[in-house]
Amino acid sequence: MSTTEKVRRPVGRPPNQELQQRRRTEILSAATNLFAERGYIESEVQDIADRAGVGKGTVYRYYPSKDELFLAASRHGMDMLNKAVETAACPAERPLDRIATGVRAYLEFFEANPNLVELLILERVHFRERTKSIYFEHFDENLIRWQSTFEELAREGVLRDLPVERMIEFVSEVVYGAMFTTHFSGRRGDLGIGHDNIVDLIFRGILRCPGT
Amino acid sequence: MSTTEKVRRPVGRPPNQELQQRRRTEILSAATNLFAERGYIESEVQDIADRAGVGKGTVYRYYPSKDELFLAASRHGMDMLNKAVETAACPAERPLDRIATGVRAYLEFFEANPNLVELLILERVHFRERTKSIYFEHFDENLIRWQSTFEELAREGVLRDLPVERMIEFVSEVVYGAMFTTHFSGRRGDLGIGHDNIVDLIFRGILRCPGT
Amino acid sequence: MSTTEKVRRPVGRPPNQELQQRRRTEILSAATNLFAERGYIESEVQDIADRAGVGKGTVYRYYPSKDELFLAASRHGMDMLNKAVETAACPAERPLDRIATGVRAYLEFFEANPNLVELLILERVHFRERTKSIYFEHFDENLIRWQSTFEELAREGVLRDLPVERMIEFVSEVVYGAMFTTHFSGRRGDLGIGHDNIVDLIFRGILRCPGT
Amino acid sequence: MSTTEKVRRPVGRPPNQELQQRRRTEILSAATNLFAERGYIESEVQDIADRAGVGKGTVYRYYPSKDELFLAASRHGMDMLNKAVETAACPAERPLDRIATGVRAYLEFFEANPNLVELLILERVHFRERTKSIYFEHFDENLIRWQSTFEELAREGVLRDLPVERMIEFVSEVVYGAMFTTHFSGRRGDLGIGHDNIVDLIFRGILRCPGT
DNA sequence: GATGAATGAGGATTCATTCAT
DNA sequence: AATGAATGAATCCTCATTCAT
Repeated sequence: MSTTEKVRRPVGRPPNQELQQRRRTEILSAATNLFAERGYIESEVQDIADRAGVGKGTVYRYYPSKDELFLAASRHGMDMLNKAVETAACPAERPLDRIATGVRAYLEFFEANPNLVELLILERVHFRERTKSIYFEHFDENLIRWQSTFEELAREGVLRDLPVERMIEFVSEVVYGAMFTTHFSGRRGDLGIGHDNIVDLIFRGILRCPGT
Repeated sequence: MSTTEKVRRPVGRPPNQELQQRRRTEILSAATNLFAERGYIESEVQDIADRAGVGKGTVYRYYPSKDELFLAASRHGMDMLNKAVETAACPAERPLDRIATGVRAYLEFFEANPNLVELLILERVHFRERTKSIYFEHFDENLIRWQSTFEELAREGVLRDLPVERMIEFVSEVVYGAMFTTHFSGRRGDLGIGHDNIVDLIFRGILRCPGT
Repeated sequence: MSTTEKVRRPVGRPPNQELQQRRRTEILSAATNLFAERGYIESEVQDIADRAGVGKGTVYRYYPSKDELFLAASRHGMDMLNKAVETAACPAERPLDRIATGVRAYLEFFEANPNLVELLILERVHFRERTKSIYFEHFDENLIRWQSTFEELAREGVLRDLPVERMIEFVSEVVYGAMFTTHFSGRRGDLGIGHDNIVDLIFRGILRCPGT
Repeated sequence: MSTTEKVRRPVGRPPNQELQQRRRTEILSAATNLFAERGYIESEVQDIADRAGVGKGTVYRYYPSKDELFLAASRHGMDMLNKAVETAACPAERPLDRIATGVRAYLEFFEANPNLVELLILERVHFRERTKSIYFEHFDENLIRWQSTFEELAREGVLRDLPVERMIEFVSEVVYGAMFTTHFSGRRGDLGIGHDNIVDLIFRGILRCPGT
């Protein structure tokens, strides 16, 4: 953050940045997998170290505690989710398509990364006291972007005449619920047909349109 | 050896049935609250006993282990949910109203019993190995009832021309998601206006009907 | 013990002496068997009560604690041992035969009552602090009787010219050791030939007599 | 994933072999003493750790459970017994002297290590289910050696004309019994005169030899 | 007298974390 | 920097004993 840090000439053996980064990644990945497989309590730091191929002390060198390690894994997962959704939905599409694409990307992401569903729920259980869950932290960050999309559609008259907040909330609830039920019930979702079904139901509901 | 052996000898202190039932309920209630407040790990059996106003040994007299106590609490909660939804939705209503009423009852139930949302999630985390979660056990039991309701509506042409299973699933996902997001975000849901909003969105989706 | 007790006229419902005695015996017997089968720690008072066909509280009415119950069982066993040995060895036999008969009776007794070997050892382990073990208590009581027998034989020149105490001790060691090794190794001893072998070895040792 | 995985990474604190062995010995010794003093149940692992001057966790690092710790102590004791007897009796002596020396060594060993008598009996009580007690395991291992000694003496006509098995058994019973009675009665045995008495009685019995 | 419901003290074991090497 | 040996806090459950009925 301070610019003076860049002034220091590199003296002595420079840390092997690349190795460090790789280690950090390996530990995080091992942690994610183990936490997802066994739960927080059943996952021992020793096992994570074993999986990452490092000593237990090294894990603590990179992450100060089991808690922090878990939260880092959780945060990393949510970053990946964000990227996946943004990458899919960001390109200049028509607003309505952006919503459809976003929903699909969200569901596909969790289907491809079921581990992260587990982290999500583990975080809620073991870190409830934290003011805000990492999931909802990320959610709120993205809210504004989606708000403008929804508002645009509202102005165009594409959306029904309801508060956009309520509609965004509804979409959130659907995808959140779909993610969990799909994961918990072991169903494989709509893999293949790509969740078009859910998008359709979000858009049009379950009732036949009177005019149809 | 003696012929008296076959004679049961129940001359001692007779069990007080009524007291026993009350105790059992008190322990279950104390457990539900403490588990919901603190989580499974942080809840000590001693604390549950204290809250129930009995000795620790008594808790174990009624429930053979902490695990069983938790699962009993969980089961009890789901029984209550079922009763609440059935009571609300069962009466001879028009099928469409039954769905609306059921959804509302479901959401209101969890709003009135936030503890049970916690038990739900705790069960998933700490008893994942159980073949089926208590929630989905109960869910599947009720599925048939709802299926006939949906099929009736499908025949009448009230529902869109989609597989009823998919529509039921969609409704499940919405209420499941709404229950969690409402609970986790600390929002008070639509209390007062009674979740009419969600029912409306389930029915009609977020898009303006083309013919309107 | 005091003669005044016999003066009291029996007033009110007299306790059912016979039943009481039977119960007491049944409890003691159940205790002996269970302690022998499972050891002291693993034997629960509840199980003893069950086996005796009475309530747990009744066991405590007859014996004030698990400890006392065990010691009573132990004492009872040693009484039986004494009786068995005395009955066999007491009759006016020739002194040397009395020793032989006594040794045989001792070993046969423990072969017929292996439970008591177990109690013996359990007592040592769980009641070590007691000044004297029940076994050695009984042993010392009988010592005098045997001493006179040995001394008589010593005077007659039948025994070797060694301190009689040492010889008595030797016999004790042999039978004590034989009892344990037989019991622990699961061998059935000399059943049938009646331990004549041991008596013979006690009498003559393992070496060929020089004069033979 | 990375090729470095196959490279063991033992760059950390190297284990101090010598210290480890010392600790292991210290824990075993502390355990032996405490078990002998207090019995198995009354001995708490914490106390053993305290006596050994290590943390409780360290005890568990070296021995996976209290049970295993006890059995290790027991086994160690029996190893010492074997060594003591073998060292004393092995040297090329005349066979009869070997027996005498062996008996004396056995009894002296337990007099010098009364703790091990206690372990012996504790093992029987608390680990009865084990197929074979550690004592009899060791005993059987040595049996063959003694058998040849006895058979040699039998051929030479030194022993009486009885089955050698029976005579070995008799000697075992005597020493086993002597060990226990000496220990339990608190007598100090024949310390000083070195158990010559017992050897003499084993050899010649208590009766005066007819030819003498 | 008999019973068994209620009680709570007591202990082995695990595992996150530290820090000497 | 990396390691893993050492540590001890923390917790569920059993079962002897009491005593209300």
